[in-house]
Amino acid sequence: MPVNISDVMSGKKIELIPRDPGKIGIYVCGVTVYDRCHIGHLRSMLSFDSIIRHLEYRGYIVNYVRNFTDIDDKILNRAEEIIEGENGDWRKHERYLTYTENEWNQRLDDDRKIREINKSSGNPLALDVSDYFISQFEADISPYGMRAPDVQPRVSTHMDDIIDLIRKIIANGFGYESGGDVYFDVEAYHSETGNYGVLSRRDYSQLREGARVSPGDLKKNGVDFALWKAARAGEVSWDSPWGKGRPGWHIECSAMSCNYLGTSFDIHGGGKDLIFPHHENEIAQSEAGYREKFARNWMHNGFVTVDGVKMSKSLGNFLSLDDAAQLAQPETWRFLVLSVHYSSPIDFSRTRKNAEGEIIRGSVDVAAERVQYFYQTIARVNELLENIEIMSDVPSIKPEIAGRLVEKFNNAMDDDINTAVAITYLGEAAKAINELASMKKKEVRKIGEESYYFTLSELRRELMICASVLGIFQRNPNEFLEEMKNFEIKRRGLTHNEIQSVIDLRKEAKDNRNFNKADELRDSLLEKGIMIKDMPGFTTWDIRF
RNA sequence: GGCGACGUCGCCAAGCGGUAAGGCAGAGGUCUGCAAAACCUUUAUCAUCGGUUCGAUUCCGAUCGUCGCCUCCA
Repeated sequence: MPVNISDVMSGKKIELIPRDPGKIGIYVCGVTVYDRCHIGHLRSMLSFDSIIRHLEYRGYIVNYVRNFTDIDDKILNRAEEIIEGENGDWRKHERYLTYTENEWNQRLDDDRKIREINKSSGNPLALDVSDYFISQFEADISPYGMRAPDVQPRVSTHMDDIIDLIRKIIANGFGYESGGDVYFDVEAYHSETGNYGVLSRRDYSQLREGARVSPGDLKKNGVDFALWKAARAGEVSWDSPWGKGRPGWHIECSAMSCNYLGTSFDIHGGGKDLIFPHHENEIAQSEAGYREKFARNWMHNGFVTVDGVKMSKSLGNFLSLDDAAQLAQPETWRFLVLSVHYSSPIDFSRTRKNAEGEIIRGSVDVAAERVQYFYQTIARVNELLENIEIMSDVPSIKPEIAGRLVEKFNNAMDDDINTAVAITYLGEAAKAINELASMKKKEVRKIGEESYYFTLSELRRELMICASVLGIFQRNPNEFLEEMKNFEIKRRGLTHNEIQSVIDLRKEAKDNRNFNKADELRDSLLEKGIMIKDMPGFTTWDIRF
């Protein structure tokens, strides 16, 4: 069965037909490295990770390109702010109004480190800023186990490609130089192709009316955008036919994607917020310069929302990857992302009480609990199957799922990478495993041990195949569960010793048949998210989300 | 204001023309000193109103509501 994807350009779900049979070239807009990343970036990368993993699982040779925009206005601003120093006027800027104390501490700490690096690097400060945040980015995302891009091009090392593309655009009559800047002539492009605004479903004439040309503007037209910006005094710059300067935003993605994937390639991806103007402008530039259809398919991931509202810096409701690492383990984040279709928004929430005082489980806590459930299930089946010889010529006792799991999973994933549905099939398999695992010996003998163990083994085999495509449940289950316990008690401000001492006190109470006291002690831990479990002959505990 | 998306059980979330997956929470059960885990059973006609169709949650139109983009953003 072919892989179908929702193409944003056509607005339809279509069969993915690669330009070169068996190969997929995909370009995903990466990050602009002027600051630390947030969970919106993480969601985007994890979403595309699942897309790429599935394509590779389906046998495609995937060429994955994800850029770093390391030259940009925001990076230059950051460099200027660092030069101004910790007490500069920049701190009064609107965008810093919502900064918390922690955010300020981190911000100033980063600035200090960059300043230190710059003292001995001999580089322009702006490039040290981007270098620093690229390292930070790599450190922040490494725990998530994502399929690394084949190429991670940077703007600063692709100036020749960018300048070359701008020359082509001008030569073709779609760009003009103005006072050291170069602009894209949207009017010329649209009047020839009628194509401007097609991806974002915007009406060109309205866009044109809406865009004002302010006095002193070097543009012919309000909708025109910069391909090249002349350097201001002191700024890092590159030589070009139009004088010293740097690329405008958008052109780098056109030049780098086409450089690595060809001027017409299979999939272009990124966050939904990039559709306009970034991707619209990329299309215009690329097609104006290379005179060929740019990306053949467009895929965009949805936002992360917090309590239903888009995460944004101005609202002060964004979570950095540092926050993410404090809140939940990498696999929980991955699971949360996979449990929603990539194009839908993910509402991030913590467990809280509603107006009626009822407990509403937060999405992160629910995800963590499910991850725990799956690992416990895998640990359980591993234990059951240890030293068991599996017969293969026996009937399955779970025919609706064992032997069909991979097929169902594939169908869901082939249907626009529907990880949300795919994951529910993993849930069916885990449930079937637990059902079998809960059976008494007598029941097992009744249905036949050979079928019983064969079915368990099949369920585990298929579960692990699917999980590996999704990039989850690859750890040793017992090690993972131990790590999860440590992570969660730390987050709850508890230690193993504290928990053990409550358990000891409770055992004493139980031995004295003082069950009220024993229950009180148990409930005291439960309030802190620790569940005591009485096992045959001993007592243990587990995390409760 | 323009454009776009969405509105499915208390909460989250699939569904893409044939009479509503799954998870969480709730209720009942097996188990247990009581619990917990695990498993079993159980809870919806899909914002509203029209239209197309043999048949619509799925297509079209209108209304209400929510959100996003239109300035930097994954």
